[in-house]
Amino acid sequence: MVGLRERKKQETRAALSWAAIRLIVERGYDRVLVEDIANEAGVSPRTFNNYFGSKAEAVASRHLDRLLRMADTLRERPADEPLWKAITHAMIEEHRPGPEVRAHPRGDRDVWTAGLRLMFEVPAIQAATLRAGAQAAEAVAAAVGARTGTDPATDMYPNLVAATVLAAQDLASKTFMVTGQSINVLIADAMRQIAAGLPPPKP
Amino acid sequence: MVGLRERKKQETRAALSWAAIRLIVERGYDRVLVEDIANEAGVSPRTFNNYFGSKAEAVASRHLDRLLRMADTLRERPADEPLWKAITHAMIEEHRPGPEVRAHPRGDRDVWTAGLRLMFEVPAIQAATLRAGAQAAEAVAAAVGARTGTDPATDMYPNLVAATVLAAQDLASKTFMVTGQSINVLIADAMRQIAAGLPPPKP
DNA sequence: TGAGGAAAGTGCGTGGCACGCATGTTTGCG
DNA sequence: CGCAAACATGCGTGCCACGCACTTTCCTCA
Repeated sequence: MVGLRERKKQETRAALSWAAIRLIVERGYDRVLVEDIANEAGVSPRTFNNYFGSKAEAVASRHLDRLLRMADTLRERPADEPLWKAITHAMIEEHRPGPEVRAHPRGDRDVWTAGLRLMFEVPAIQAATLRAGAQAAEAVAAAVGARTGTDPATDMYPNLVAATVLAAQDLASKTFMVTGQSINVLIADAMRQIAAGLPPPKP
Repeated sequence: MVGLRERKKQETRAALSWAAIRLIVERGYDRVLVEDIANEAGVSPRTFNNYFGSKAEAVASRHLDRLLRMADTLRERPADEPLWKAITHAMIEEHRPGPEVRAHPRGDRDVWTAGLRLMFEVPAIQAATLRAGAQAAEAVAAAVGARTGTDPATDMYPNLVAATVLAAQDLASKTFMVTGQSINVLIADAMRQIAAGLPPPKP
C-alpha cells in the first residue's frame, strides 16, 4: 500500500532532480542557485535540503535510482541463468528510458547526453555521481552474493563483481558519449571482456 | 632540476594534507575548520584554498598521490613482463610506506587505518576519494595503453583494466580495514580473481 | 650580480550553501 | 473527528570557496 504521502514525496524529489539537471544544463553549474531549483520545482528553498544535501546530489540522484533499479532487476532474473548473462541483461534493461522519462516533456536524447556530460565534467557532480555508484555497488554486491552464495561482508568476490560491473557501466556511458556507439553493444562488449579476464589484445 | 620554489610548494601541500588528516581523525570532520588546518600547517587560511578546493580534497590528496605514483611505477616495469603481473607488482610496491611517511612523526599503522576509515565513512571525503580514483584511472589507463598498444581515447580495453585495478585497490583497502588481513595478500588475491574472469565460485 | 618579472602567500570582501530550530500545515489512523 | 506523526516553511548562523588587489619570495637572464 502506497499512501499519498509517499507518492507526493517521490514526486517532489523527482521534480527537484529534473529541475536541477535542466537548469544546470542550460546555464552551467554555478549559475544556478538552489533557490532557482526550488522555485522551478514549486517548493521552498529550505525544502530542497530536506531532500538533497547539495546541488550535485540532486543531479546524481537520478543516476543512483537507475543503478538501484538495476540491482533489483538482477535479483529478479531467473536463478538458473548464468551470472554474467543475468548481469548483462539487468544492465541493458535499465538503459531503456523508463516511463517517467517518456512522460516528461523533452526527455529526449540530447538532454540525456547533456546530463551525462555533466556527470563527467563538472567536478562536484562527478564526485556525487561516483558516490552514488559506490552506494549502488553495495546493493549489487548483495544481489550477487545472494545469487552465488557468497557473503559481501566477508568475501571479496561479490564486491569485486559489483565494482567491476559499475565500472563497466560508467565506461560504457563515457564511450557512448564520445563515440555515439550503441550503449547496449558497448555494455555487452565490456562485460564480455571482463568475463574473459581482460586478456591483453594480441597484436 | 628542482628549484627551491617547487620544493616548498610540495612541502606546504603535504603539510596541509597531513594537518587535515590528523585534525579530522582527532576531532571529526565538521569540528575542524579550514582555519585550524591552515594554522597547523603554518600558513594563512586563504592559502589553503590555493592548494585544495575543499577540506575533503586535502584529505584525499595523499591517496591521489599514491595512485599516481602507482601509475608511474607501472610504466617502469619491464616491457616484457606480463600485464597482470606488472600491475600487481606496481600495486603492492606503492603500499609500502614511502620515505615521507616514515619521516613523519607517528605515521604509524593506527593513523593509517584511521585515515582509511575517513575515506570510506565521511561522505564528503568518500566523494573526494572516489574522484581522486577517477583521475588516477586516467593515468593508469594511459600506462596500460602504452604497454598493450591500445589507445585509451578510443578503446575501452585500457580503461576497463584501469577501472578494475582501481576497484581492486579500493576493495583490498576496505577489506584490510575490516578484517586486518595482509593488504598484499588481498591485492594479489583480487587481481588473480579478476585475471581469471571473476568466475562464480563452485559450491 | 642585480634588476625585472613570475609565482606564491596574504588580507579583505562577498555570495552562497548546509543545516539547526521553531512553527505552521497536511496526512494517515484509530 | 481528532490526535500524532510527518512534512513544508521561515529564519538565523557559521562556514566555505573564491575573486581581487597587494606584498613577498624566488628564478632567470642579460
